[in-house]
Amino acid sequence: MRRSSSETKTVILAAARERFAADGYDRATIRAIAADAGLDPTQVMRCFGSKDRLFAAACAVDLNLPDLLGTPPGEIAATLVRHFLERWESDETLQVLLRAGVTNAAAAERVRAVFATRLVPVVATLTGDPEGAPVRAGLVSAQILGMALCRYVLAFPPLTELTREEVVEVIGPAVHSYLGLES
Amino acid sequence: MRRSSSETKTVILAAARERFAADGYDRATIRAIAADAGLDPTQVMRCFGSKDRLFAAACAVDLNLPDLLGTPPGEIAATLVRHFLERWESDETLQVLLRAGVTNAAAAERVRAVFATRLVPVVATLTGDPEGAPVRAGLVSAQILGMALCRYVLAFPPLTELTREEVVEVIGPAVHSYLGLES
DNA sequence: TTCGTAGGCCAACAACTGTTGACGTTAGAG
DNA sequence: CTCTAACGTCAACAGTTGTTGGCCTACGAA
Repeated sequence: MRRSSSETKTVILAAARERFAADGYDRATIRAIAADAGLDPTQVMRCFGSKDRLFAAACAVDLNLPDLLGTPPGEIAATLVRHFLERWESDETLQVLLRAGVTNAAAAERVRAVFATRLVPVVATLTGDPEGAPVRAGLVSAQILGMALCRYVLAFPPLTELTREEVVEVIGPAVHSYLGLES
Repeated sequence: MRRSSSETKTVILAAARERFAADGYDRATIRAIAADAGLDPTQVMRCFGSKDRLFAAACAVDLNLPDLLGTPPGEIAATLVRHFLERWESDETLQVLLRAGVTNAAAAERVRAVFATRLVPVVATLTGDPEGAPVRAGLVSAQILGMALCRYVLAFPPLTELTREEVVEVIGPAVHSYLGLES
């Protein structure tokens, strides 16, 4: 069988995300990724150069935050939480970042970068409080990532059994208060 | 040099906890642990049988929750958060559990077990609501572990700069509301 | 003193890792 | 058609991993 280079890259990336998300950086081997993609480990090396660069490519992610400025203040927190949960479940990139970020320095740095360049600015404009925005964004992250950790990664039974919307209802108020919005 | 068997075990365990806490399960090699302990990898094997059993021993932990029943309801959440932060910083066992629990199935199971057998019962007696206790305990865990993740593991700058007591003040209210206590 | 048990160390194994080089094959440009 | 660049595959490398067996040595009981 024969594919174009970009097709092969796409296939490899999909397999890599799956493996990195399921096993973390160390246990996800190039051989396993290649096997999942149905080709030779050499192809993976030729397309991405090294495991580190493949991982970097698998992490290339944009939070794609929804337009929060247009939503009423009372619904911002819920919208934020809902968006995060949907993003987590629809695509493996966030799982990759969290699973690998715990043991891999590069992944941790990437999480910090996404946090600092995407979330903090949004919080700053939302609250109109640029000074307090980093801490507020940090608290929001701690709440949301903590839920992801316990619900998806550690799989605490009572949390996995909640529906997505129940999660939104239950941690939304805390996120709302961390954002410090009126009304 | 010559030591008693139990002394050697203690030395190895200390080195193992440090390595597992810093590097996670996979990157923490028996050779590195042995080197830190100042002896041969073979000794580690003879004392603990295998890496898995060494890890299990390094995870043997009790939350040692403080006596929450005696504290006034308004201070329970703060006491809980404070206790967790102190425990995290004083001893590496919790770091081991979180760092390894993300990629190691056995560690994740252990975290779930600690959660189910230690935290849930306490929450149940505190709230007098055995039915809702698992979810409440799950939410408390998500909040506290999320803070540990972002502050200690991912090292979000705005969160690492907070003092321990500031963290208590700032996430205490959310924990309090998750516990659903009166007053 | 003698002797056996047990701690300590060395060398080595088999398995697996990321990575490299070479060779065959096929599609598309000229 | 011809030629070339890129895909695909095989074999192998050097390094690291957990794990094992054997040998030396020191301590305590006899």
